[in-house]
Amino acid sequence: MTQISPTFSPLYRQIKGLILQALESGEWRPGQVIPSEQELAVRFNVSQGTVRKAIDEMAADNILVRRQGRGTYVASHTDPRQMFRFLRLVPEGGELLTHPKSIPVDCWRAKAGQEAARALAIEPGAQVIIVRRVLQYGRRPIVADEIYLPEELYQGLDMEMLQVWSSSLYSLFETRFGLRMIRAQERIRAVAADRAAAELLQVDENTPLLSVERVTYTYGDKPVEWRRGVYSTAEHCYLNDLT
Amino acid sequence: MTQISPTFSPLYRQIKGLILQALESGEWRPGQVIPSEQELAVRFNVSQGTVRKAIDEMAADNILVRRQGRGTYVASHTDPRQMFRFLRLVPEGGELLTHPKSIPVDCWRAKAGQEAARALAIEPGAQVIIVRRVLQYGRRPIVADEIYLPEELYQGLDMEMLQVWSSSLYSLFETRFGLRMIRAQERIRAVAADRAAAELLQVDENTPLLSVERVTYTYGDKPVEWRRGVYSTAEHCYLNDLT
DNA sequence: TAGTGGTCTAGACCACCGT
DNA sequence: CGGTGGTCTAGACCACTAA
Repeated sequence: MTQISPTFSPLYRQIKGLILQALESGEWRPGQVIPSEQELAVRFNVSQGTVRKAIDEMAADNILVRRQGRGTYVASHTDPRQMFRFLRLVPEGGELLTHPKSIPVDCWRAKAGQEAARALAIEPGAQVIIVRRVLQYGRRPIVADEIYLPEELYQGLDMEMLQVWSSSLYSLFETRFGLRMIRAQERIRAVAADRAAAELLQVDENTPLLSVERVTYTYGDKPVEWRRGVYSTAEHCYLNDLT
Repeated sequence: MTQISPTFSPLYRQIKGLILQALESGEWRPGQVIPSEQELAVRFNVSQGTVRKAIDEMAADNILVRRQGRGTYVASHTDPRQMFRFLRLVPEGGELLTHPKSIPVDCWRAKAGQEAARALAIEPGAQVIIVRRVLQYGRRPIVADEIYLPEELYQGLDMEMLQVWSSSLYSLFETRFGLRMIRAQERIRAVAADRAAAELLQVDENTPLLSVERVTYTYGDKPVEWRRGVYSTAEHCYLNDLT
């Protein structure tokens, strides 16, 4: 009489799925409050405790943010604390003091090559937008990036938009294209600066640099951004907490 | 009549503290079962739910491991799944297939320099043990490390012990010196291979390498290991998940 | 003061494990 | 089968926020 359950999923996970669906559908937008636990409990016909457990997990996933006494909010890259959530590069010795600044260098359309297509899970030859930019800490260029975006999801993105937008790229993507970056994966290697990188970062050719490749995912583990860049680590370092 | 609480700490956190104390005191050793939630609830005179929440946090911290139907265990670096928990270097393209192998090269005692003393929060000039070793993936040397350990905590560590111990260093430290590594922090830069590194890793001098500096902490955020090493990233990369 | 999330409890039942 | 952790519920009270 016991239940055979190869696909057993507890109630709170199903609730989590329903809340995720509502988020994907845009029912509640980044930065906004979602309904109270009590309201959601009524809506989904479960107890408040079950909703709570679903929300707990989503808060741990950085998808929702709890604020005691106020409510539960949809996480947003517009929030200054989330703005550089994925950036691990910090000035030598200390934590991050002042926010780096993104300087767009170039922006064009092209067909996706093998690598970009694989990283973004799109057809080779599909249209992509490529953004080249530099990240400055203070007045020093520290990061030189090339960012590959599936054109389909970023229609209308151009140099002007990049120049006008003074804060982080992800807050632009979220605001203009409704894209929520949930998680990312980076692959890091050491490389020698080629001429182009040396010029952008104002270092000598062949200076050792960090090569950082990042794939960023939205809901449902869908990749929506691929970037490859080089980091100058003369006065900065990549800081990683292992837990 | 309401409580003024500048130091308010919920019950379950106090319970967490008590369980941590018991762990530090060695009441339950790595790999062993701790008492059931019900037993702990009786012992600490709280409800099972409160104990559960304390254990939930400690499981999230990788200090305890829950096993349904069996009990809750003290996490151990002897467990194959935890053995290389802090190692982020993986073969190009894929995840980790076969475990790397640690080859000790040298081991000696010295006085802590400025850097080591600061990293380990000990007095400059205090006695430290320095271990030099190489990590091999298959037959290739990929990592060359220098590991600094406060002598006080690792009394009796020598080359023979390092050579006899075939598995990971942390499982040795745990088993022989009762040291549980809880978390670590790494600082990563790009450097050019010097002659010594080039020789150990069998690469050309000036090859770009990852420079990785790690401080490892035990209970109470006490640093108990400092290591600095270089990683060859020709066929491997440092893989980091951002969440 | 009303409403939100945060804590704590008690009890019922389920899924999993070893014997 | 008995014991463990895992889920779900219901209700009481606390801490925080905003109006």
